[in-house]
Amino acid sequence: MNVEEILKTNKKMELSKRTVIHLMLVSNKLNESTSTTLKPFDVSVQQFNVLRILRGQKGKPANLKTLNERMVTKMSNTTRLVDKLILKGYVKRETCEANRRKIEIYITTKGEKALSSMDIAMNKNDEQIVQNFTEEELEYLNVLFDKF
Amino acid sequence: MNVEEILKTNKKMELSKRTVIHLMLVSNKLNESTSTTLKPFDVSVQQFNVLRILRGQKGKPANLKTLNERMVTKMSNTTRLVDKLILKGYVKRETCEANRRKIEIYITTKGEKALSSMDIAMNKNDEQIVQNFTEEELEYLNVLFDKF
DNA sequence: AACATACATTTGTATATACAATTATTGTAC
DNA sequence: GTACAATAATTGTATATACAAATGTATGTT
Repeated sequence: MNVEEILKTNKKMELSKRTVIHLMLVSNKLNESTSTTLKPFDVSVQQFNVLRILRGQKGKPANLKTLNERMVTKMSNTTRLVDKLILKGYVKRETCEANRRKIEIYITTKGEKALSSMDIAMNKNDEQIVQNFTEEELEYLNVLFDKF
Repeated sequence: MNVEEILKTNKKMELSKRTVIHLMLVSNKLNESTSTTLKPFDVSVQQFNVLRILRGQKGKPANLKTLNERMVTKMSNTTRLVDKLILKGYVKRETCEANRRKIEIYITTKGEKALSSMDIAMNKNDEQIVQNFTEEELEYLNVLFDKF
């Protein structure tokens, strides 16, 4: 994936600009492959992330605010995202009795099962995305990512 | 930006998965700052990219197909994106007389002026995004990006 | 010339997202 | 205890995006 080739430009770019555009190209490629991987399961990347967060709760419920804070990609309307997961039977929603402003969201057994099969596909996808890297390169890449 | 801290997890992740999630977090941060930077100019990131491509044509028109191929973030409906830019007076559209299936899209003088001021803001934004990197780190980061 | 096929763009429609306004509940000051 | 502010979630609405179907134009075959 060479930036200049893709942009069909031959002029030298500022390193900062080149990096930003390069990052956009890489993240776009990532989004495409992730969506494609999840498409057979009929969930979006955000829905998948919500399911992962809920599983991480280990039985403890999560409310909408917590979900929003933990989501990899912030989005403005978690209510409707949860609605979709409820329609699929992957999560359930109850109002919190201690504080009735809050709601409690749980992953269902059906949701956990579905998530397990998504995981297998996603792990494969993750491996494929980083297939050209050595382990040392990946470690260093993660160190560099922390600088953003 | 530490992955485990953000995801509030303490268990060790596969390096491939950690990298993919880390990349999502970084690209999300990038998207946010880019949108914020362009917001005062009332253009989206895609609209900005189209304007940059058209300027790069140096007077030569671009058709929709070319635009779509060169766009950093692919999108499915370039027609309506160009519509918006026409409404703002930043580009003009004519049907190609040699091949009337094609359209020819040009950036206008008004569009070039607007783009110039966006550039200044975006350059500043780019610098800020990579402010914690040394030049060597950035060079290497770009090399690593090519492996995706 | 008539037909099928390929090409470039546009349109229709369903879904997703951003942002603001609203509702319901709780906490706090007086 | 009433009034007001703060919190949590939902709803309304405008815009954006994904995907498929439709339109208009050009090209190749017989």
